[in-house]
Amino acid sequence: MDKKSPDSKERIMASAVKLFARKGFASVGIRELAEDAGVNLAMINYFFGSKKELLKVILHSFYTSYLEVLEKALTPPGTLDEKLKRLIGNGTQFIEYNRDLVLVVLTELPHDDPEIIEYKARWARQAMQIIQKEICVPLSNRCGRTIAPFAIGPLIISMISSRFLFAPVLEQARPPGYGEQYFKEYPEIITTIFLHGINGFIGPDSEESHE
Amino acid sequence: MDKKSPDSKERIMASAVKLFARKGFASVGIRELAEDAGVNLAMINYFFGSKKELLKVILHSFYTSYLEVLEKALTPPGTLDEKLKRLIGNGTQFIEYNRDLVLVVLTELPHDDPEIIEYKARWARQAMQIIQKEICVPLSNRCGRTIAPFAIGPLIISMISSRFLFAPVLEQARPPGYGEQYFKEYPEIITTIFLHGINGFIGPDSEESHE
DNA sequence: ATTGACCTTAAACGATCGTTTAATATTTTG
DNA sequence: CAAAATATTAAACGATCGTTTAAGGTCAAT
Repeated sequence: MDKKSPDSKERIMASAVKLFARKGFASVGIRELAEDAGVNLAMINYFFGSKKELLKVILHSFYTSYLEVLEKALTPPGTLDEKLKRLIGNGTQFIEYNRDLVLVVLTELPHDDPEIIEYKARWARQAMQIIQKEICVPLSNRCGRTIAPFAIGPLIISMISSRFLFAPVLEQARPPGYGEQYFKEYPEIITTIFLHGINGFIGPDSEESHE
Repeated sequence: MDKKSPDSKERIMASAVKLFARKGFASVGIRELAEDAGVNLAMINYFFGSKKELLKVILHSFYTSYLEVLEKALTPPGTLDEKLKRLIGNGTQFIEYNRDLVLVVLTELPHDDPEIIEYKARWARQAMQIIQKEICVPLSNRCGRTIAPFAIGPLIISMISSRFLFAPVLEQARPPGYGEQYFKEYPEIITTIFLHGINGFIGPDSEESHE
């Protein structure tokens, strides 16, 4: 109905994600951000209230999307292996598509703002809940060993996002063109490693699930 | 009062690592840093020239140490499994001991300063060289499949440092006391997963005997 | 044409940023 | 001891930071 803002708000979001990923939240000034988005610098506080609130909106858009990926990969029926395969596959795809967004969320993690930390902790609790139910419990039932979601969760997201975490340096480090093909098969590599690795706990092959 | 303090430089370093890890390089002002270290703010530029040079010194101390860990774990004789086990074990230990240092190096990665990027790329090339020779080549000889060091390298360091990357959030997210014991067995978990996972490429087993 | 609810702009605010300077204190050296 | 070298201090520099303000602009519905 109302057509309202001529996408200024979205351009600010897009520029913020791009610049925060490249330079870090604290290093990007509001003037640089406004210029990149092609808006007046006052528009940022007009739409988002403050620079910090803008970051929270960005975090929110990532967390809701990533929780969705988690649920869609893990809650449908299937064996544990199938679920994990879906998780790594969909997760890799999601992270590849939202590369800058992931960089912002990961690298801006340790900031000490209690508001931001609590915001992220709330998301982590939800994610851990799903992982606990869909991965840790089935794993425990089969190999008799309990592994906390606080171990599996960070491990998975670290594995599938590692190539982007180091991308700015690696692209500079490797000879031009070299390593491109390996980059493409990276999802398959970590899928193989993680599934075979998990089966190291399970022991023999996994059976069907009754979920 | 009249006590001289020749360790001012080291106190600045220690405070910088601590604060950069918690708040990020750009978020820590030199006044806050000087106060934490108990020195005059001019001392920072006096000893290090600039704030950026201070960061480079910190990066340097990490990189040289980490390269040492890589070499000591991979170059002594042994099977691939033994080398990988040493790498993950020693790497985890090193990262645990230099927790803040790791956080600075990892989270300050994507910054766009070409000087910093080139500095990190130079280190990455050395690390990739060792990994290529000691891991990728033996792996290729056995399973007939080539995996680039640019895939294995980031994967390993991501795995062993993942629990520290998310630590500030996870500690806030989980119930008090819960998950402590799992945190302790984390190195063993990722060792199991990675070794079994790698063997997924090798196939049935590794034919090379002990030593 | 006027209202009212959005959107946009230029200008300015005080605070903080990294850095430099000039003077003083302390230790080391000859 | 005097001189040279090194450490430390307080003060100020210009630049940039995030935010606010007040005025004007756009446009659909009255």
